[in-house]
Amino acid sequence: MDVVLLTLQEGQLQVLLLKREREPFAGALALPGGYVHEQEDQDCADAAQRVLRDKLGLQSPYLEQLASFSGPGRDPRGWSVSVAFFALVPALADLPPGAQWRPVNRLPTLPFDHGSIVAAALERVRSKSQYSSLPVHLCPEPFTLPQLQAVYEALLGESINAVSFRRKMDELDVIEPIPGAKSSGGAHRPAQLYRVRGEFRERLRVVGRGLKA
Amino acid sequence: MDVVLLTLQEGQLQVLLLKREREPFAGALALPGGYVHEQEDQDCADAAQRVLRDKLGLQSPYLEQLASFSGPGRDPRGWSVSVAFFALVPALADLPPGAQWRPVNRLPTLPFDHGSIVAAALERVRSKSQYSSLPVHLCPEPFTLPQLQAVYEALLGESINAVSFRRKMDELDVIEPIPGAKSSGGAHRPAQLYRVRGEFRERLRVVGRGLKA
DNA sequence: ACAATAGTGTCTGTCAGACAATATACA
DNA sequence: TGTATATTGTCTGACAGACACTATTGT
Repeated sequence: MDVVLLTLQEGQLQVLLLKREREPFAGALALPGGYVHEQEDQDCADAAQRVLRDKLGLQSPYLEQLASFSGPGRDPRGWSVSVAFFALVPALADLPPGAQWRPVNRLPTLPFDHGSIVAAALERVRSKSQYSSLPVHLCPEPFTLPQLQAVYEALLGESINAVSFRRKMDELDVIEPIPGAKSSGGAHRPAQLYRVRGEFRERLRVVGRGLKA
Repeated sequence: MDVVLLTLQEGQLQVLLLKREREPFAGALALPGGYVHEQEDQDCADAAQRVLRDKLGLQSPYLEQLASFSGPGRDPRGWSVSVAFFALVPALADLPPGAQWRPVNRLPTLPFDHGSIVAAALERVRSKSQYSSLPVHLCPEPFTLPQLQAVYEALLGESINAVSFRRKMDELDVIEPIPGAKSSGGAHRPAQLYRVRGEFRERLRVVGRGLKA
């Protein structure tokens, strides 16, 4: 079981890597992962949350199964299967020792088939960003619509029409304005602050027609 | 490892069930499945193809990983994980003894969590039918455009505008007309016969904007 | 010629994107 | 009041769906 934990920092999508303590590949940076504990875990998703909690001290409201990776070559110890998940979190304050964020477009060569797993996660996340509310899970609350739009743009790698973006967010109906709360600071009109509606903290909503074709 | 093998018969989506020979649930109808053979199988998809070949004597050009299912309750023998796949084939001539097609909307209660696995497969197939070439794998070649449209309509459960359908197939560019080949038989204009273009036998193509929103 | 289905041309409503106008903060 | 960004209003082009027309077979 492996987890691709993603966040957005400095306008860049970043993946969390952990220095491995045991062989094989001790000392190398790799995805957080572990084995299922049959006594504790109700399923593999449970195991993924447990790994995030134990190794990083965090819970991820949004966790989605990515795919399973299997074969004789992925682990030097022999034939293996791993169920991979991905999780999205807002930028974190501090990380435990041995953990670090790495921008996804400048990753070191990863052990096992973790490179392929990250690639699959990126493809899934970018694809779903086109037609779902998935990116809201990367945005620290409360957030403004322009901030959220910047998150979408970072993921999609292209600029989005602001009018279309507002219409789409309205249609998705996943975020709600916080009554009376406005951003402040700049020498300009403040923006309405929003939060994710409770029922979509752990789920997402899709629309038929996405932001881009 | 379990496989949801789907076909279209009598305008109905059907799933292949196999009478189990061993415990648990010996005698019950269940999805074809089996364990990975580490010597033979390069990965779980390989194992799925091997099961289809050994138990049903067929190869499925299109096979897609669905998801993994895990937990303590899915198998009476204890905690287990299964990587599920789904495959699409045109209607088959004959089945080995113990195997039968069952319409997906009138399934018996299935052992293990095979009911959930089938449900997940149906959701995936129906969803992808909206915006991809996936349904062509259910159509026996050669086929006419009206025949293919009927397959899409059976999957989506609603009628499709014929003009839009032609435009969409043209855009997908996954099928090609067979030069000089026309359907025959009816007392009406014959239809152009098509086949799947070689490079899309095992893959599919998606479009941004689907057939329905 | 008629019946029946295949395939095409064209119009129209809908919706994403462009552009412009308005709103509201701080300096 | 000026500047900068937020937010809204309106127009326009592209495209899915509707409809009507043409094409081609067997009877």
